[in-house]
Amino acid sequence: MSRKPNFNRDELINLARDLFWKRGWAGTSLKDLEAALKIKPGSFYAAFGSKDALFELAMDKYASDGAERLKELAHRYGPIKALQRFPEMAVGNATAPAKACMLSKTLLELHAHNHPLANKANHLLLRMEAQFADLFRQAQSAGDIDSEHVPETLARRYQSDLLGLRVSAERDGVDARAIAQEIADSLARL
Amino acid sequence: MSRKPNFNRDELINLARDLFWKRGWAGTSLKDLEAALKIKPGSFYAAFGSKDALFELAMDKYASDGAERLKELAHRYGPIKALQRFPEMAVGNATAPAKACMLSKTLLELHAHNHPLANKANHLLLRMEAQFADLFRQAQSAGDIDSEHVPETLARRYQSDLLGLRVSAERDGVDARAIAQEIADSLARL
DNA sequence: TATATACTTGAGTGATCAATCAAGAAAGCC
DNA sequence: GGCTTTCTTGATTGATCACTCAAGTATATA
Repeated sequence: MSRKPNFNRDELINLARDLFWKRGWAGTSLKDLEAALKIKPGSFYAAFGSKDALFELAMDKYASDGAERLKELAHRYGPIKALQRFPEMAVGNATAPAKACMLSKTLLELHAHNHPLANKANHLLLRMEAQFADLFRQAQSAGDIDSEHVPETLARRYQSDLLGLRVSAERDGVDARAIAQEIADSLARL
Repeated sequence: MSRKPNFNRDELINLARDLFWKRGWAGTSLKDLEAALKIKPGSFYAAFGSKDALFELAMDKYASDGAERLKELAHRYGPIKALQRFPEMAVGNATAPAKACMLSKTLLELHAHNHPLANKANHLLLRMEAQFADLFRQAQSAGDIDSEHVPETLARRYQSDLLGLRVSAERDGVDARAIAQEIADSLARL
């Protein structure tokens, strides 16, 4: 009995992530979503419950994709090289919906309203930072970074530089690749 | 003849800047503005024309205040020390409406919509960067920074680091002062 | 004091917001 | 084919959005 939905839920989440990432929370209306996902309001609410619920799914997808990319880099090139390549990768993808980090955009937009999605963004940024710290720790074990440095401190600074890079990449007339290169170079001097 | 308005225009612009800075463009409604500025819609539109026009005045005020603070620092401590103190100053003010930069918040929120205010933010960020470059140039003349560096390149990286710092400062559980200190320290090593 | 000239007020404009729901269509199982 | 169950549709909801405007009020000049 019953009937299958005629859409792929994961594909819709990806489409929503792209829209939310590019236009932000308030900047994306349900009309925009209906048009992009090719879905009517009734189906939308049956499938996702609310705009906020879909936004949360989209952020989760965004974060886990990023973590996966970094893990692949580390597996292929090792921890220090992964950390050096990651900034350029974040900024170099011309097909990405936006240059800036979706988590930071969400945080900046919704933090003042104490919106739950801002807390969520905060939490996901912390998880990213922990992943960076792990790689810095591994780089120390491998002898690529002086052992006197504190991995968590390096990760905090790296995260901050990365967020700045990605804001800069959103600007017109700024050579973000050059900044990414500088960040990579400074890691080599640790 | 006639009658004077019973409000101080500059004060209202400052109040609007605080609100817009904290809550962003879409996050600040006319009702919010009317409540904060204690002004009724009729007077509001007579005085400022539109929400966007007031936002532009608020951004101009934000940018010129920032430029003024940096100029004072440079006058008091000299160019290199000013650049070193500025990050801590940007992040240390506990009474500021927000930690993140209003220009970057505006850029991130409105860039995807090709909103004129995003271009304005972009333009003001460029002006800030030019001011940074001037100070780097002066620091070179004073012998505080190696002359082989290109001031515009230093300014670009400094701006990026500053933007990252101020996004980080908006996060919960991140010691932004420590990052600001690291940025200052790295300038001493140029 | 009279008049002209603003400024202030607040109800009201149409548009758009996120979200709802009743009715109709399609698919699986007997 | 008949029945049950779920999905799809789209008009509609009340709230809120930025903004307008006619009526009332205060002030400076004559």
